[in-house]
Amino acid sequence: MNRQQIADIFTEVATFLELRGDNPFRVRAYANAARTIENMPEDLATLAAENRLTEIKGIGPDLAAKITELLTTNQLRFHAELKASFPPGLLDLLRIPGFGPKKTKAVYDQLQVDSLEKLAAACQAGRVAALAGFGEKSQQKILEGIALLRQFSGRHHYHIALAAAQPVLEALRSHPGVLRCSLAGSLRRCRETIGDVDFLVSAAPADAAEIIADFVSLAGIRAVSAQGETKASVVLAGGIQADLRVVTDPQYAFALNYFTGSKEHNIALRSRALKLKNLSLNEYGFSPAAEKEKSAKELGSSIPCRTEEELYAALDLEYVPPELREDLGELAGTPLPRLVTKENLRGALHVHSTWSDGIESIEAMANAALDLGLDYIGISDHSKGQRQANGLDEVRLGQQAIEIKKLNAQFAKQGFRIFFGTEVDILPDGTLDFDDATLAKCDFVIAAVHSHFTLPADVQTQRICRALAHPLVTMLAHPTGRLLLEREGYAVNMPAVIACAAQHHKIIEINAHPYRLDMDWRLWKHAKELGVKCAINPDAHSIDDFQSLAIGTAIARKGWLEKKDVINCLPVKEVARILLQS
DNA sequence: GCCGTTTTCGGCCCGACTGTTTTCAGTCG
Repeated sequence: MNRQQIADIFTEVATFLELRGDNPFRVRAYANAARTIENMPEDLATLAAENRLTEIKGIGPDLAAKITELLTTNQLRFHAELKASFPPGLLDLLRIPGFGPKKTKAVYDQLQVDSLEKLAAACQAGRVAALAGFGEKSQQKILEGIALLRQFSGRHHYHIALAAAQPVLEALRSHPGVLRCSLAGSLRRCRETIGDVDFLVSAAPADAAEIIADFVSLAGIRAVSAQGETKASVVLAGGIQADLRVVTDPQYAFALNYFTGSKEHNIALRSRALKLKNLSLNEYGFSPAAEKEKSAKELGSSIPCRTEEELYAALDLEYVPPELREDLGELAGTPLPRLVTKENLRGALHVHSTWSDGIESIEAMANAALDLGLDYIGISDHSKGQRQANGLDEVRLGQQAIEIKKLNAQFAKQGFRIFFGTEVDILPDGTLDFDDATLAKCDFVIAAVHSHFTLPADVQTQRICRALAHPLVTMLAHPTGRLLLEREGYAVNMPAVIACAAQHHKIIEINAHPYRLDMDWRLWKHAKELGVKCAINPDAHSIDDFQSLAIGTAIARKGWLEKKDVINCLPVKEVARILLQS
């Protein structure tokens, strides 16, 4: 049983305990343990064998024993008992917005409702409104929530949420009453998927109502779910939930920090404020812990901070970029990385052309890259196995080499270079779609899985690792296949692939293409720790695809990556040296 | 269920909004 499976079981235990009305701190202990296990780079089985599980923060004797039970028997009796005590469809009810464990328990106990279908039916029959604590309005909201759930999966890709948020942010910014405004929440933290979009605005209290009224009536707003004096929630077109908070300008830095999260980062920060300075921290400011009733909201912050930088400084901390705010070591006191930016990128090393399935010529792609300020691209069209993508055989690859040579002579005066590469198929047994003599003619070789996605994870891992061990392979493309929300990826043991890349000094690609964003940022943090270099690549099939490099750097920052960790942040001469020697 | 430079028990982050209520519980972030 791997770490993800163990984490999933602990998460379910936390949910069941919550449904049962158990001690909330016990619930949190399981939820925190799940998160910790999910994110730790060390091998659980090794730690268990050495009796060192309790050295992990948040794992005590009880949870250590439960981890050991899971590792040795592949199941957890406690979990099985809990699970057996609830019907299988009950957890679905928790996905309804505004519908939590207490309400779930109420409809289950009093109406025997244990699925979304039964809940919808009960609402339509008016039986939910009749329950104590429920009413007509909540019944209606439940029905709307179920409808929304059915229509949208609940989370959205980073680039889609960003596209939906930007016009709203512009509208807020142009409002005369708005002093400062920003994105917040998971979108500001650059997570690959976004639950809802958060906006924060500072304004004079007298202007708040008008700003909120204008926000909820913006074009493209599909529904208003809540509207108060300082806060409103709406559903944007496309079904994305969005929240706006309005605060005064002195509160802005505190509110921005608070609403950016993550929840775990906030808890850690508040604990630190209490422990270190005896100060209570909320979205309005710091206040002495003893004077809780006279909060920062009424008195103002006991330490005024105009910016988040000042807020962190007040807690003797270096500024933590939003991308790192996950309570994964960013408050440990060690110097934080200087995160990679889009401006750091010097080239792109995964570019297709009309030679295979791209829609532009090599020359057009090179010109587009040059216009963006890049110094080089690497052409990597598909190999012969990709027939549907018009993959190149050995003969056409040779012809392409001649064209690239000609183009390089032409581009040399602009200081631009085209590297000649291939995106060679990894065959089912882990061998490659070209022989060594052919591969040796390329400047660089990207290996990629494009078939047999359904192999068992250990077989898939062996297949990829065999390809990575090939001396002529430079880089692994889209390491987990396709995507998070579509679930079109392939099962693979990524820690093992990362370890393999570290052993053979191979590069792993962060595929920046919005629809092919590949890898969990936690794994990038792990890769960085092992010294594995990455390439932020657009997997460009058209000129527009270069725009997606910004998304790639967002994911890289999320994984704590710096310039030195990203191969295509290097100047062309150094990249040439690295590619040509391998 | 975990944790400890107030350490083996008694804490565990904090506030807004909603819908149901005559003062609050539930949910969310």
